[in-house]
Amino acid sequence: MRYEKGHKAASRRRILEMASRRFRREGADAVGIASLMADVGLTHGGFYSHFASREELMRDALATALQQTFPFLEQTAQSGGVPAIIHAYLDVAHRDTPDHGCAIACLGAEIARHPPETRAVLTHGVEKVVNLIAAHLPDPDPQQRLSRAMGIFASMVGTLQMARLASEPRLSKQILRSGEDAALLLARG
Amino acid sequence: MRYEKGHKAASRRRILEMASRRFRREGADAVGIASLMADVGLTHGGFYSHFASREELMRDALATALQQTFPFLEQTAQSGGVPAIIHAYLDVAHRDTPDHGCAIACLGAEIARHPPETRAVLTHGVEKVVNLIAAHLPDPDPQQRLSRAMGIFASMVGTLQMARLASEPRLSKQILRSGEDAALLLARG
DNA sequence: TGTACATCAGTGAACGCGCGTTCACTGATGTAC
DNA sequence: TGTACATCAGTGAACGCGCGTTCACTGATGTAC
Repeated sequence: MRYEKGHKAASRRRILEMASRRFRREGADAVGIASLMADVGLTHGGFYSHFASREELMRDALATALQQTFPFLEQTAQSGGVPAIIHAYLDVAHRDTPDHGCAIACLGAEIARHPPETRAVLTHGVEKVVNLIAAHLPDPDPQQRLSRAMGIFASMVGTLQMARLASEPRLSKQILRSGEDAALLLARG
Repeated sequence: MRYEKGHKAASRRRILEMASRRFRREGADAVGIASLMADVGLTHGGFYSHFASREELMRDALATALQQTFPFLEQTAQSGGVPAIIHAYLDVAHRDTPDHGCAIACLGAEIARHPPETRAVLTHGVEKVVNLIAAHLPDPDPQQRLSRAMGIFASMVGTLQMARLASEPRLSKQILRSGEDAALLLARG
C-alpha cells in the first residue's frame, strides 16, 4: 500500500502531537509505545522507523510541546505585556489542561533526571520564555532584566505545580492568586 | 528466627527511609519494590506485611521525607528568618542532593497525578512550610502573610527545579541566584 | 527440666502483565524494460 | 501497452525483562504443659 508523498512525515507529526499531549497529561514514564501508536491508529512495530528510541521520541515530543505553546505566550505578551503572560499562565484553565499547557511545569522535575540531550530541549524552552518575559520588562540593564525574568518565570512554574498538587479547589485557587500577586510584584520590581 | 521486640518496626523504618531517599533521587515511578527491599537487606516477599500497596508506601515515604527535612527548615528560620530559609533552599548543596532535600520540589508534579490521599500528604507539607515562612514575615495581616509566604515558597520550588534541569553549571547557578533575589524581594515586600 | 506447639518476620517461587526493542513479512504503488 | 521488479510504510509475532502482588513455606524463639 505505497502511500502518497508526505504520508510518513504526517504520521510522524501525529505521533509527536499525541506524545506531547500524553506526556504532559500522564508523565514521562507513563506513556507506552504500543499504546501511543494505537492512539494514532498504527501498530507499535512501525515506531522505530520514525524514532531511534523512546528517549528520542521524548526529546522531539518536548520540542513539539514547546513549539505549540510558545506562540501563544508570545502573542499574549505582545497584547498585554508581562502581566498578561502571568495571568494566562496562572489561570484555572491552564491548571486544568496540562496536556495543552507548559511542558516545563508538567515535566521539568522528571526530565531533570534524563540524559543531557533531553534536558537541553526543556532548558532551551526555559531560556526562550525567560527571554520573552525579559523583552517586556522596563529594566534598562539587560543582565538585570534576564535575572528578573528568570525569577518571575520560576515563581510561575512553582505556583502552577502546587496549584495542580492541591486537590481542594479553594486552596488551589488561593495558590494561583498568591502566585499571581507575587509574580506581578516581581514584574513591577 | 523469632526477632527481638521492635524488630519489625525497625525494618519498616529502614524501608521508609530508603524509599524516601530513592523516590526523591529517582522519581516516583522508578523505584521497584524488589530493588527497594534488596537495598535494606530483605527480599520482596515481605513487603506486603509492611504496606498494603505500593501507593501506601509512597504516602508514608513522602511523609517520612517531609518529617526529616522540615525540622532543618524550622531551625534555619529560627536563627536567620526567611532570608536564611531562602538561602539554604536555593543553595548548590540542596540542588545537588535531591535525595536528602525537599520532596515537594522533587516530586510535586508527579504526585499531582496520583490519588488524592497521596497528594494530600505533599499538600500538607506545602502548608507546613508556608505557615513556617508566614510566621517569620513582618506583615500584620495573617491572610496577607500566608499569601506572601505562598508566593515566596512557589518561587523557591520553581527555581530549584529549573536549576536542576539546567545541565550547564553556569546557567544553573544563575538560575539559583536569580531565584534567590526574587524570593528575597518578595520577602521584603 | 524437657517436650510439643504457637508465633510471625522474612523467604522465594509463581501469577499475569506490559514494557522497549527487533525483525521477517505484507502489499499497494511507482519505475524499468 | 504489458510484465517484472523495487520501494517502503506499516504489521504483528517474538525477545528478555522487570513490574506489583500473592502465597505456601521456613525456622528460630517464646509459651504451655
